[in-house]
Amino acid sequence: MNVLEQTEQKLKQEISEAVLKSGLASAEELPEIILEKPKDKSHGDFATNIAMQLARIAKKAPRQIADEIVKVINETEASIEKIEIAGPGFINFFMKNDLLEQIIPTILREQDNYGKSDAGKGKRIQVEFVSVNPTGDLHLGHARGAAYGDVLSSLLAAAGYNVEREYYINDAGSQIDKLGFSVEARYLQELGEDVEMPEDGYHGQVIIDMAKAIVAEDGNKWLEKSHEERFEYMKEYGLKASLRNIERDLKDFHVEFDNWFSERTLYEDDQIPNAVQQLKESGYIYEKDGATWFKTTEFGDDKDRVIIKQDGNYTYLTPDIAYHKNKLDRGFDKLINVWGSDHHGYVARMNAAIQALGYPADKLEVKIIQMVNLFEGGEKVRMSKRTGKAVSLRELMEEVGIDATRYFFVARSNDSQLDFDIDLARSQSNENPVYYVQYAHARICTMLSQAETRGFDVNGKFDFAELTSEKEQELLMKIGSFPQTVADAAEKHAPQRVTNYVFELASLLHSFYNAEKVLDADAPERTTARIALMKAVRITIANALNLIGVTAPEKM
RNA sequence: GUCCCAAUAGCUCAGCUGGAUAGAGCAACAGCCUUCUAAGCUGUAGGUCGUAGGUUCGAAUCCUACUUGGGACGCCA
Repeated sequence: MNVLEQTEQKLKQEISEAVLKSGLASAEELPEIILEKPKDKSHGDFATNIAMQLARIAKKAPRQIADEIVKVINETEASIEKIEIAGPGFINFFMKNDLLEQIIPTILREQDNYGKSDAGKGKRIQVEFVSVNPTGDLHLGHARGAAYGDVLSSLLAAAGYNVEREYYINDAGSQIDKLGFSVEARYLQELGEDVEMPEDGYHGQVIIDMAKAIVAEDGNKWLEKSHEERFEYMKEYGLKASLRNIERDLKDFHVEFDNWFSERTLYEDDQIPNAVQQLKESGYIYEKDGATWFKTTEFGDDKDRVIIKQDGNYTYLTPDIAYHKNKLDRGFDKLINVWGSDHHGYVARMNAAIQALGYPADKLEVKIIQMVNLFEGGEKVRMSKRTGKAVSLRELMEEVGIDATRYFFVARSNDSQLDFDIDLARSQSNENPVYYVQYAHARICTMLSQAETRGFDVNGKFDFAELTSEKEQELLMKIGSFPQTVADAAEKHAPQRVTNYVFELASLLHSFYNAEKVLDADAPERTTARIALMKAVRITIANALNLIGVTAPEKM
């Protein structure tokens, strides 16, 4: 637990005791004490609305209640400097300054670990994301999900959860057969055969590249084989090549998985029929029109869903149910799926499956990633200029860079559509929030290296009392709240809170930088203290950027 | 028709568990480099929080209806 949290805990406790002591409410009636950090500094460091909340219980005016609480509160215990009652009945607390004193030493001690907490208590969470069909490569739509899933995982890990990142490979369905036919057609075309590309095949350039690679390796070897043999080889080749592409693109985007789960393994030991059997035993299965149905309406879905078609094949849903059963059987405390918005209609039936398998509905949480619209030169970019197809993750990385891409993707709530301005992401100016934040980090690094070359005491004991200016106090409060920000962002699955936070911290740093001089030979004591502050701010910015997978450059 | 998401300054967006005078950046206007990086800072101006009800001491925030934009509604995957 960090310094600010301890302070809050203590204060909350003293407020509760004061309420009980004044007889305003009994222990059972006592509402949860809510502390907030007022925006306006004249409202103190913390404020509580407890007096308003107690108005009905105590049947007294809020201001009078506040008065009675303030009279009996133990100011020394909670390190309170001053208390004021304001507005409709807010109690404002001004804390003793020395509480901030621990912040810098804590950060300097924890270094890379600063910001982590044990809020998640080691609970096992699995985050499944991207999971694109291995039939081509990753495009824009997948990139946002990749950034979101990866950062969410990092946040959960930092907040003390035991996190596993998983990619589900759809390598068993009919889409893989389609891939096989597509590669085969391109292969035969490469060899000059008069073959039509199937209408519903995959037309991307990657497929042609695969065909060319096969020709380069094997020449016309597969021309002579039977169609079955050739198709089988083409399918497997396409699958492996697609996966290689996807894995490479993701790795370059700094996204790595703990586990790549193959759909095929579900077929190997009857996991799908077993899952269906379990649903049947629970009474959620019936036969109609020659098909097998799953009663998802029992759990709030619009209509029941077919899981075994008239022709005896499974629908898309069936192996997915088995997959989720497999995940649940692995003992995770919680499953998170990151899906594109075009799959949201699928959420209800998956939730139904979870419950029908005997698990509580909140065991699985599906995060829907809304669409991304690309803009360049003020115009909406519909297709890639290079390929005429959807813009790929790789193109985006090459066009705007990894840092900016990742930052922009997680800077917005997953529930909101995202307008991605390529010009802005690429611009090296103050308009670009990524550069703004990175520049703050680089600025500090410059100061610190200058401090060393100019012979200032960079590791000395510093006197906290030297840090008295308003901007220094604001910086201290801000860096002190970082662990709480990380925990909140993890809890709410809201990476954008981290980008907001680090942007605000950078802003405070720039403001401080322009107002005060850090390295001042005429004031060595103050300089030592400010160097310590700068180190702490640098660590906090670097850790925040690291969480969202953005680099923290030392020079720009 | 049903379901999901969104709607806040001219533009792009924050706004935490309902809290005090709704905040940034860009664009506009006025300033700041002899000084640790001006990729920066300071100030001015800009708002019926989509509309209408409701809950509450208090609503941008919660509830209901509606409007607009986007998406989804297959024995496809």
